[in-house]
Amino acid sequence: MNLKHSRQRDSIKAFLSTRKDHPTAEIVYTNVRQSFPNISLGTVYRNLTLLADLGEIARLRVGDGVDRFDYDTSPHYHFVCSECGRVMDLEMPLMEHLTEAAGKSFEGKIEGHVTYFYGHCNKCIQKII
Amino acid sequence: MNLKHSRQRDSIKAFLSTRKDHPTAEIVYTNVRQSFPNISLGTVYRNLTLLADLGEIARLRVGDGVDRFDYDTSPHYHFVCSECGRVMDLEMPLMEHLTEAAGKSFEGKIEGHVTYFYGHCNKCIQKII
DNA sequence: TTAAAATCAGTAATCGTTACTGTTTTATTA
DNA sequence: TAATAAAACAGTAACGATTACTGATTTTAA
Repeated sequence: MNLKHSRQRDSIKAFLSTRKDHPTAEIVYTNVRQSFPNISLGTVYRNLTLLADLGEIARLRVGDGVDRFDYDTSPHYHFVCSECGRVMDLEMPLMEHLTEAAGKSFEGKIEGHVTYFYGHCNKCIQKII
Repeated sequence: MNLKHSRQRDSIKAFLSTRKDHPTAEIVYTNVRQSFPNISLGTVYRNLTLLADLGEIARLRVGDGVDRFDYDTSPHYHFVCSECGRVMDLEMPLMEHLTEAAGKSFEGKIEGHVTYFYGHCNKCIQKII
């Protein structure tokens, strides 16, 4: 299966590159439709999955039942607002030692960890006040 | 809305208390059916959600699209086998400092974190060899 | 024992995602 | 440039986990 070029895939990737808010497939879909009015949701899903498998984008799961996608594939942590569901990047160093620490007391091979933080984002705190 | 006693709910909780492997709703369903052959899957879901909301059990999400449930509500970490999907408890101390570290560089309030580890469990390693 | 409310079983609906199908694009080779 | 094979497409159907609905049954308290 050789990869062929596709304008739809380009457009999906181009859109993702403009966003830092980790959009869902649905959001990618509604936005890419501005350039490709006939694009199908299935095409969006297929290409997001393909790009993620190729390592060109990252797939994010933060427990709300919806997959999100990130143009920034460098390892970093995320924050999820419990109020509005927004997902934001965190500027903090990677905790590689976590994986080691977990391995100490475990029979089997630990290869990595998934972590996200939750709480209330700035905007939601101000709304409540 | 006052809570009323229900034998089905008792049975669900009793089953969960016997298991350390974080069963899914489907697994709870097939097992509780041995005592309640007519119990409905909806009843299982409703009661699992209710018990989780009451804090009597914990709901677990490890990114495989299926909710799991844990009778042990004390905070602890989990391991997920990438091969067979098994979810196991990890005997390691809580990393409370993670939440602090994340808060340092973030405008908003961080209240906690979700972490799980992945890799290959003992059984799957032995199968491969 | 009765009556109101919670819970139930059974089933339909929802939602995110994946799979299918016949058509269109892309890339290659002539 | 034209012909061809394979990849990708649009549109739609199917899927799996979960939730919502409905009329019947249990529970609890009076």
